[in-house]
Amino acid sequence: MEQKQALAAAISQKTGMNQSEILDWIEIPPNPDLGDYAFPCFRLAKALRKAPPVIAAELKESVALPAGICRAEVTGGYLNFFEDKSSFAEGILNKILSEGEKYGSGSLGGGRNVCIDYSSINIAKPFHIGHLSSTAIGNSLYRIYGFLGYTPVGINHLGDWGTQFGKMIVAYKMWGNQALVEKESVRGLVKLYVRFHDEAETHPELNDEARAWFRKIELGDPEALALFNWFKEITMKEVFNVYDLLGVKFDSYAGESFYEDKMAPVVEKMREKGILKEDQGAQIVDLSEYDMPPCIILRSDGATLYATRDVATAIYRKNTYDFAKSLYVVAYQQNLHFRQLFKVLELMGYDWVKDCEHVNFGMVSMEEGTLSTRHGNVVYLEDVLKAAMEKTLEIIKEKSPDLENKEDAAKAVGVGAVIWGVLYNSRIKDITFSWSKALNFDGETGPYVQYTHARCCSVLKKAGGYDRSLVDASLLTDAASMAVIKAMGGFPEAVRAAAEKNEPYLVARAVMDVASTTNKFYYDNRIMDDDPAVRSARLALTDAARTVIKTGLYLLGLQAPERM
RNA sequence: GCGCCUGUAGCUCAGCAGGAUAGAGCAACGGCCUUCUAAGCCGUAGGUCCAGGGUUCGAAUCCCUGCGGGCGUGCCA
Repeated sequence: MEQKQALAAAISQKTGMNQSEILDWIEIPPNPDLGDYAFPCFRLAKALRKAPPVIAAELKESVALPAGICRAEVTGGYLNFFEDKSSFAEGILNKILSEGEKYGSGSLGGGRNVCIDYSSINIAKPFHIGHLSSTAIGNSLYRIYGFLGYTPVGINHLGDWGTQFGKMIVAYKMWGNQALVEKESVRGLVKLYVRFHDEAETHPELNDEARAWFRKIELGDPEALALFNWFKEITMKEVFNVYDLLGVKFDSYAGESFYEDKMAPVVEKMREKGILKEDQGAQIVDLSEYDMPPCIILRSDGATLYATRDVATAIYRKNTYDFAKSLYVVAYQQNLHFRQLFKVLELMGYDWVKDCEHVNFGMVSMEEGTLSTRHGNVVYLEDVLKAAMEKTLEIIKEKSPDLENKEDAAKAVGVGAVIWGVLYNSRIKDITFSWSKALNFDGETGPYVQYTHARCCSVLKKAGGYDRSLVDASLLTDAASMAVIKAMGGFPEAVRAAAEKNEPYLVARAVMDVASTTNKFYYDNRIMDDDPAVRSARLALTDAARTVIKTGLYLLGLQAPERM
């Protein structure tokens, strides 16, 4: 990075062009044989009235090479610069070995809060694979922001309010019983929910009963409240098992019910601002001049809606956490909703709405079609994680029969495979869930990266340490070693970009780059070389790779077992 | 209908603030374990970058049009 700056300065001096513009032009050649940095001369051709190769040749003669750049070469219209390999390798290696697992971290955040709304499960509904994206992306962002010096606030905005709880009570009272629900837990509740919808098809009066029961919850009727809280308890207990498996934590579980008494003042404020108006009996904020349908704040029967609650939630979060950023990790299905929400906040005069962002992601479906609780077309996340762990355990038994605590490793790797699957691609891509893909551990997968880490650990352990003062980076200038060094050198920038774009996959790709180059290095070079100097240098590189991979896995929410 | 997103190898995807022969993985085929974990490494094969225009010295990348797919489109969340 600094070298790029220095190069830009040197070129700018000779061409008289703006230095930051030159910096923009400098690129990394597609092939390391061509050089480490390239300056394309095409754009200068018009102004200088010369052919690009001629310009490149002239620059080659006149530009003073900054420290660390050992030579320049003309290839076509490009002037390519070559880095001094050993000083480059030494720089990266020293930085990683001295910073350890802090390598790539920063103080960008200055301790400021970042609210991250993710996972946000519904009570009495299955915790299924459709919730994995939000959970995994949010958790990763939580760690990435923390790593960059922010104080992340993880919020699980529980779906714990609404007429569906009236339906649950009706269904429970008609067809359920305590023993059954305790035995079958959420799945038992879901069965009741599905049955309710089936029966309501032919007996619509059930819906009236459901509304009446929900009304009782609102009014604090003891029986209704007791059942409601019980459903919530059962769900949370089961959901915590999954969060434990995933290694996911939250700082707040303030959900829909929490905001029930916080909406009235917000509606009042909208009225004061004069942005609320009646339309077809409902209270709306007209957004037609922003090319959006109106945002409905109060239904014609006076009830609040999703949007009402989200406005109140956003304001509450600002007042409570004074966030520097407030992220909503929610599927792109709700794009319009968030555009409306942010616009309403803006119209209310909250300038901090600029710090709110909808971190959207693609839909999860199954090969058979859309996920649907009501039609029983669901795959429970817990089942996927368990299957992954079981398969992993089988592989470990086969490949590492001596390994102690096989279950721990199986958990780390099995769960890691599932999480990796949703974090390796950009958020916006839709995902069609398939068991064979979820349970594939070959190639660009979490287990591959974890495996690389375990191999590094294993070699370092066998070596029993190395003397850092003996490390001579000039022994690491072969192509395979340099590829690892370069990959590791790019890691910090990838972390920053991931935060800036709220895209964990950028970290995943960077870690994969380190892992795959490390595997190649491992194959090409015998680390435990007879020559002590060579051995130390390679052990240092292995140590650095191990460190960066571990950090990368952590930032994605994966464990880095030392053996597997 | 309108709006947003998306279309790159058989499949899943990188690459898209324009640049040098379009990259990975999976699947297929062929090699490599008496050397540090073969969940690995190497090789072969596989592409009109949806189509057509335009801008540019240069377009997978930017603009326009069309086509395919997804999502959304006022009282669910």
